[in-house]
Order: sequence, then structure tokens, then C-alpha cells
Amino acid sequence: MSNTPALYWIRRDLRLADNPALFHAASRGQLIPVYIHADQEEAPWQPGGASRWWLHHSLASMARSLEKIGSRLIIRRGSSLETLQALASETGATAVFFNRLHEPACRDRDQRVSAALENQGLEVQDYPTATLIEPGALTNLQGEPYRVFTPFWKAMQALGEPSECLPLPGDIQSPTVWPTSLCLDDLGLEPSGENVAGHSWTRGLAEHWEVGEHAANQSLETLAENTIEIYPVQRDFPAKPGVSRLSPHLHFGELSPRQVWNQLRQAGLRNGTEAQTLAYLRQLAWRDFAHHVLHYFPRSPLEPMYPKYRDFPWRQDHEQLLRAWQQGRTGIPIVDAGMRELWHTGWMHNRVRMVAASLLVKNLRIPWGKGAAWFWDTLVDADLANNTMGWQWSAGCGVDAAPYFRIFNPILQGEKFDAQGVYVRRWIPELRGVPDKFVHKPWMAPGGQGKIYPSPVIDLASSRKEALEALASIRDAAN
DNA sequence: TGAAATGTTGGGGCG
DNA sequence: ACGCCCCAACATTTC
Repeated sequence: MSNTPALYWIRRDLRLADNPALFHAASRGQLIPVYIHADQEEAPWQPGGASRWWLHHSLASMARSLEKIGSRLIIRRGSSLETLQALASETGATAVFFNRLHEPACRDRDQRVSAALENQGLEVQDYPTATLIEPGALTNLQGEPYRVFTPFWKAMQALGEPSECLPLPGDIQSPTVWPTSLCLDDLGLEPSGENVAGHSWTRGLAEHWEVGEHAANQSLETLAENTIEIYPVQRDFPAKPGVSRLSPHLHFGELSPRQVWNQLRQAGLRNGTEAQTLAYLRQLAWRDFAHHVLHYFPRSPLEPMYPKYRDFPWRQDHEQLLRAWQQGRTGIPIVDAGMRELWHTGWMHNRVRMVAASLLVKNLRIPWGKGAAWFWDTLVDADLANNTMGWQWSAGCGVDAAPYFRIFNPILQGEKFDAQGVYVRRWIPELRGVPDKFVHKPWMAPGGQGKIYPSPVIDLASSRKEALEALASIRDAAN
């Protein structure tokens, strides 16, 4: 026990349970939880619109949780280092505890902050908790980073189960005097005004999500006890509730991946759903793989991992097409439905993300970074590692990527994974009068039944051919 | 975590 | 009964 306070520096670890920095800081003695809004330090990957909305509500939830256990959330704005230094001198704190972030900008910032604080005699403790395997800790037998998922996953499994989760922090000791705090609203996180479609973002997001640790645990409970049973089969069908929707909770640390792993494992044993559980844990491992790849390739958010793709002949003057894609009016139902789901709810089903990305990158030949930037701004689960891996995978220029010739046909994808058109009609009411047979290609409906919906902005067959030619023009380059 | 083009096979209609 | 053709249905190759 120390008789000076410790600062618990909160970032994207917005939970009380299984929280190493909070647990150890609280065990040490007087605790001062602090959130410092310094998003320019993460530039150019500061949180986008949907993320800011989520962050606002998650911080509000964290503040309430801390108050319930007799503590508080101190909110400040400014340079992380200067703010921590100021707080230390205001409160007499002699230690700073935090959980690690692994994005390159955050990691560099945290190392600078730690070094500076230690230089002036403060104790700094940081903990891994954002991933199951710490990025950089797992290499193949040659000491090289894995570049293919399956061997990475096998190596992960060979390491055995994650350790037990930490309990809630015990007795919370407050400092004798609390430092001053801003109000959450002072941070101006919630986007004001309307999004691209003229909808109020705030309302749409609020209608579709419950934010915070409690809601995150409820979603995990639903997954472990119900959805997991149907997950392996239903996860590919966007109209069905076959996926976990845990991604934003994991991104903001309302749940740790270790909690997800351990709870699913236990439920799987209890309910005899171990095989289904493994299918989900494999997907959870993709999240670790993405962080692992970002660790070794810190420039990958902006640069193709295979340099020859820098010379890819992207379409010139694609602004109009990009806007049609963003706004969900490409004329291709499965893509438009996905893009509308995105702006209404801040989320899109993964199967549809892949189809929408393929259309943007391959048929429209628009640089994948434009799609990544749009997703970054509109997804509540926007995560630099996952977003980068997903887009480079789709564009064919990343590790373990879809081969360049793999081009989705959005009509076939729609017919295969949304045969009755339930998903596309949910987001595109105009299609409700179009018969099932043509719901994924309304322009082909006889008798003007499909006329109500605009024709595709791109011809799928000819643009596919052009994409293959464009890709052939760079494929013989050295790498 | 593809789809189109091409090849093969076998059942059935037909003269 | 038989050969021929058509064309699903399935398999393989190619991008």
C-alpha cells in the first residue's frame, strides 16, 4: 500500500472487470481515474464520427460505473504527457497505470510519455489486455512474423488457453482531494447535425446500440448461451441474427478478448457447443492477427503491403462514383443495403462489407484507402488494425489477401446469402414491390417492376474485365 | 471468405 | 432399338 495516489490513465479500456491497470492501481492505494482527450495525438487516425459518438456514451457509462464503486472519472483535454504531469503535481500522485494500445501512433506516444514520466521519478506500469497475444510476441520458428492467418491461428492455439480473468477491483480508495474535471459534454464528442443521407446520426446510432460494459456483457451472454449454436451456419446471412455484434465493445475495451474467450469456452463446455465456440474463437483470432500485422507493418494503414500495388491504375475522376457508393445508390441492392445499414446503424454485416469493398476496389476501381476512410468515419467499430487488414485483404494487396482475380459478383452474393431479399428490403424500401427473383437485379425485372430502382452505376461484366486487365498490368512486377 | 469459362457426363426427346 | 442432339448438372480450369 502506498500513501500517495496513483493515476489510472483510461483510454480504450472502458470497463471495470478484467482490467489489469485498474485492478493493480486500485490494489496499490488511492486511485484517480483520468481520461485525457488528446485525439490529435492519434492523427491521422483520431476517432471518426461514429466512434466519437460511441466514445461519448462509453465514457459516460464508465463514469457512472466508477461512481457506483465510490470513485470518479476525471476528464481533461490536452497533451497526454503535460496533463498527466499536471495531475501528478496537483494531486501528489507518484504512479501512473495504464493498459497498452498497439496502434503505431499510440504506441509511440505511450513510450514517450512513459519515458518522460519515469525520468521525473514517477512509477509507470502498463499492461497488455487489448489482444489475446501481445502484438510482436508470436513469431514462427524462423523468428519471422506470420503472414498467413492459419499458421498464426495454429500457433495461437498451441500456446494454450489465456489466463484467468481478473476480478473487479476491491476496495476503492479515493484521494484526499479530487482534482478538477471537465464535463463530458465539454469534449464535444457527439457529432452534431446530419450524416450523408440527411439522417440524424445520433438518433440512428442510439436506436441500434446500447453502449457500455453492462450492455457488452449482455451481448456476450446472448452469444454464449444462444447465438453460438447457429453461428457457424448463420453468420454468413446478413438478414439473420447470427453474429455477435461485439466488435465496438471490443474496440473500446468494454470487454477484453480474454473475457470473451473464457466465457465462451465455459459456456461451450456446459452446453456442448464446443465446436461452434471454436468457429467463433477463430474469428476472434483474426482480430489478434490484424493487430499482429499492424505491429510489424506500421505503415500499412496508408501503404499497400505489396509495393507494386502503388502503381495500380485506379480510375481517374471517380468522385461521383465514390459518392454513389458512400450514399448507397450504386443501383446494386446488396451493396446499397449495406451502405445504408452502415449510415443508419454505424455497422455493417461482415459478408456485406466484403461485397461492398469488392465493388469499390475492383468494379469501380477506386483506391481502397477511400473506402477505408469512409468506414473509419462511419463504423462504430472502426479499428485501425481490423479496418486496414480488411481493406488490404479486399484489394488483394495485403497479407493472406484474396487473390487479385477474386472478384465478387454482388448479384450472386445477394442471391446466395439473402435469397428471399429480406436484408435488401429491410434497408431499401423501394424494393418491397419487386419479386424475389429480381430483388437483387431489379433492372432485369419484366414489365417495369424494377423501374422504381435506379440502374447500376457500373456494368458488372465489363468492369470486371477491366479490373482483371488493370491487375494484369501490375502483376508481373517484382513484388 | 469467387466466378466465369470450359470440359464432361448422362438422361431424355426425337426421328 | 438406335444414334443423335440438347442441355442440365457437375467437375475442372482459368482469371
